[in-house]
Amino acid sequence: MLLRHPHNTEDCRAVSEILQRVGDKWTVLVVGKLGGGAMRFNELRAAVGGISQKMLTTTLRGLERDGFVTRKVFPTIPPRVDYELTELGHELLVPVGALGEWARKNTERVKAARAKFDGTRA
Amino acid sequence: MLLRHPHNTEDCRAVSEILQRVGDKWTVLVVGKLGGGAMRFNELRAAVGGISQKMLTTTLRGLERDGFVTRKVFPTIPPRVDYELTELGHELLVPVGALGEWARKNTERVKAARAKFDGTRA
DNA sequence: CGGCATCCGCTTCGATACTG
DNA sequence: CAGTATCGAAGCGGATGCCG
Repeated sequence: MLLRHPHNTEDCRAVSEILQRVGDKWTVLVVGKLGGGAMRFNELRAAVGGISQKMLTTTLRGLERDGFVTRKVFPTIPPRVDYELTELGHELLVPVGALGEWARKNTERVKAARAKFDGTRA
Repeated sequence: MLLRHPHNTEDCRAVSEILQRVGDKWTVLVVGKLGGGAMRFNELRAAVGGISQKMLTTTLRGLERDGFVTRKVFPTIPPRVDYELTELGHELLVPVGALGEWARKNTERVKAARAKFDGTRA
């Protein structure tokens, strides 16, 4: 074998689970935006763009549960809630960022492959 | 800013798309198994374990379309079909493997965070 | 052996309306 | 401002049966 990839069952299952966790429609967008520092709910909503309140709430609750973000409530009127990446959240951003860079570099190759595939069976 | 993460909108969208593509239930498992070399349909099915015919077909078609795997048909009786990772597929395995290693190392931290979160609001 | 067609339940996501 | 509650559409994924 020329390239050694960790493709044993155990590892693959771990990847699969984390990818499904992080592979929903909004999670990485939210985590990505929070990478720049703490943000308020609607601030985050505007930054991400196109996300409904429901989905932002759901996404943030999930991230909070898994220990990727912290939620700080200021009991003021009007209320203010700050979300911030935890240490774990920042660490997650490293491999996710690497995957993101790969994605950015190779979107054209994927698009080309798609065009070819769709074309040959048109 | 202490840590420089690429969290601009463009990059995040790219990550999001590729993660949704690869973040379905079976894709990484299949790609992972194919990392060891070409495999036949039912061989792959057995190796992955728990996947239905339909989902394996769907997953493989998607991977083929995006240029991650090749499909080679031997017109014999009974038919034989080999699937193999392309160069692009092997390259994808690198950042995905990194994320996988991260996942393997940090599952305990996530589980602990979950237990704590679920416990405090029981 | 390696599919495709069909049905069907579950989850995901969005839109809308209401609350503290 | 930052949610919660409810509804409905769409898509994913499993089970089954048929085919070349």
